[in-house]
Amino acid sequence: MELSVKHFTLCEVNSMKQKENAPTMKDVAREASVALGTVSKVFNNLHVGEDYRRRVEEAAKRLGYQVNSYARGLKTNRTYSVALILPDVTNPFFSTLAQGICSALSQKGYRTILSTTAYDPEAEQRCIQMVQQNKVDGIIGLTYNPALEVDPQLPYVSIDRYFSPSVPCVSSDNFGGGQLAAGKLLELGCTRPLFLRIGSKVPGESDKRGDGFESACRQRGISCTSLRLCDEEGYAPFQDFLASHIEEGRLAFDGIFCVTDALAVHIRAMLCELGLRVPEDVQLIGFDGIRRFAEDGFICSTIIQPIERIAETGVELLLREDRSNLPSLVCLPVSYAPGGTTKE
Amino acid sequence: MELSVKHFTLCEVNSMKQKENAPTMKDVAREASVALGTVSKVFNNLHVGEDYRRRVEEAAKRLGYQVNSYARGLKTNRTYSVALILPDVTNPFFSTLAQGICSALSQKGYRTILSTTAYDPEAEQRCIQMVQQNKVDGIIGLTYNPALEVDPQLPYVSIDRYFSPSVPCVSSDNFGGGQLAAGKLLELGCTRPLFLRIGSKVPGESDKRGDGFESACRQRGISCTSLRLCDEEGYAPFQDFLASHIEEGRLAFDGIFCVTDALAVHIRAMLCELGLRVPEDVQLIGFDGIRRFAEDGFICSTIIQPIERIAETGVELLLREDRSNLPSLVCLPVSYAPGGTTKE
DNA sequence: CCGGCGATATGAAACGTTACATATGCTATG
DNA sequence: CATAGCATATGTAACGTTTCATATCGCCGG
Repeated sequence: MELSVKHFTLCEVNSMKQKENAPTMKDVAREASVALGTVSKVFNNLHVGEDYRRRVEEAAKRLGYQVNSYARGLKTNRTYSVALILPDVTNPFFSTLAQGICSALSQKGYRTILSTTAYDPEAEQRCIQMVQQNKVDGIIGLTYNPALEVDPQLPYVSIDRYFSPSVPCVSSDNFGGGQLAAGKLLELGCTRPLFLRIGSKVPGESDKRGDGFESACRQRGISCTSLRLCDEEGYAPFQDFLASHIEEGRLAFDGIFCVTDALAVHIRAMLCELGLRVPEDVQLIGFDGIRRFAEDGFICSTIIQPIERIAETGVELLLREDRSNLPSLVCLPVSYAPGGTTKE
Repeated sequence: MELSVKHFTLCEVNSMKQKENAPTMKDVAREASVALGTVSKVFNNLHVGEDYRRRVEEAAKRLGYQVNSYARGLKTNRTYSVALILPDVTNPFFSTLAQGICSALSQKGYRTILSTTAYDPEAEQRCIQMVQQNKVDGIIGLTYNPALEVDPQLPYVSIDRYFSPSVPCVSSDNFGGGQLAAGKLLELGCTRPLFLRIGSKVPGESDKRGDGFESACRQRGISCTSLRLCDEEGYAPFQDFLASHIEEGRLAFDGIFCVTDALAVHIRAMLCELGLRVPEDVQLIGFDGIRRFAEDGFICSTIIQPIERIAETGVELLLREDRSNLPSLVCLPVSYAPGGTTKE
């Protein structure tokens, strides 16, 4: 009886796909003339006599044996897989996050089950349902549904969205980032600041960027204008707003803080069309600082979110052994990076 | 004995995380006064008397029962999960692909296990190893390692990279896209075309873009220049090349085809710095046409890859029941979209 | 009224592991 | 030398499903 599973490189043609079952521990045990339990120990790195271990390892290699995670998971109730629930990996912020989380998890020996929800609260619930059936060891979610039902025994870490003290949330310091942007702009000589926002209808952590900005302006006795739009409205209102605030070729604002870099780039283009120079006439700061953006030639002065650290922190929190004293909110520090749309 | 598992919304504080085991089919069977096998049938939509079905369903709801995918997977050898192996989800092309594949899979009831390899051939092999242990039902891979060893019984679909006739590959028509770009440029009056490429050291499908471009030029009796760089060299050589080909304020080329949109945007910026106008002095066509790019204000004339269709096709091929007559290569048609860097 | 048939429910075996209680072989001790 | 004690291997019983052979039931024809 030949149980060995041959592997082929992708380049080799293999017409003969005969259906031989994958070898099991039982097969390895027989091949190595050893008890089943011993084989198990070897693959769990438990103490086993040196000669036994060698015999088992050789037999396993000969047969091409691989542990069956499903059998193991059934028995141990640990699957070494965690669910990552995101609205949309297409968004550079989310995809950078996904990258970080996925690799942090894999480094710790965990698999990532990716689900995307398209911002749909019901899809979010369906994802939760699905991954719970799939016995994941934990969930990292960037979700919006405030009524999400989750097995309370299952570790859950929320990114960028605070739910309750018992659900750890990690985000960057959005309020602080807003303050930082205001500070920079004023420091660089701006006296008529403007905050521009576009985003989801449901309020989220990123709203605090504007709050921080306004607060910092107020604190310095400077009044600040804000225009906050929802996705549905599109960019057009910004264009109108800017156009209507030009008098004698001069914009009513000389420093603009945009809620994201993507918005900043759009605004920059609008300003350009309106005959305004950046940063001479108007200075512009965005928010995100996604590396990929910059690599793709997409640069503006910005408040950098530490996405990698958010990812790492989320994973660390999720996998922490001692789950008794988890922080309910971890706010990671942001930083300023000039990118040509400010006078440094 | 209370077996019911209560779920909580994320917003509810739940201090009492008492450790009650999740209910099993056995519990449901007992609760419904029905045999184990009957419960199984209900959850597999097999024929069961109407009253029995109702009793089981009610009992299950009462207990909050959920199928344990691991036990099921162990028994059936089908896990309804597939592995998606990508170099890096941060790249907009890959993330759009991931989005499409993930949602196509979830629509068909499959989970996506995401692994990223950072273009490392050894990491690729480790991923394969890992997902095979995890008993996925198939693999969709965008990998570079030509010596990847894979269980030949496991369905594998390669994206954008051809390995052998027995491994289905789906990609967009890169050669045709190159031809299309050449045709457009020449049609729009260009007479001195240039092809610019930067990318991985290992050759891939996307090299055919340049081949198609050159071929189409040659076919029309027009000679074409090419500069092909590797990632390691960075963008600087392009800058030097362009600068050295300006004579009396006039560039030696009047139409440039870039291997990606990202490159096109960089080149555009360089041309701008060199005092050349786009599209008046030089016309520029990129390749990819990623929607997200455009949304982020990142626009150039381009050859659009049908990423969604690539994703759908890949999933369809992977999940196809009849695996006897799989195509070895599916080339999806690309299209041209003006974006301001050409005279339409 | 009985035997047989079709339909449907039942319960045990198996899937490939882990974990635990037991067996085995040694060494050290009185 | 007998044996307690230790270390290590063994084998079996779960884990929660599916599947299949068997049991049960109701119905119809003779």
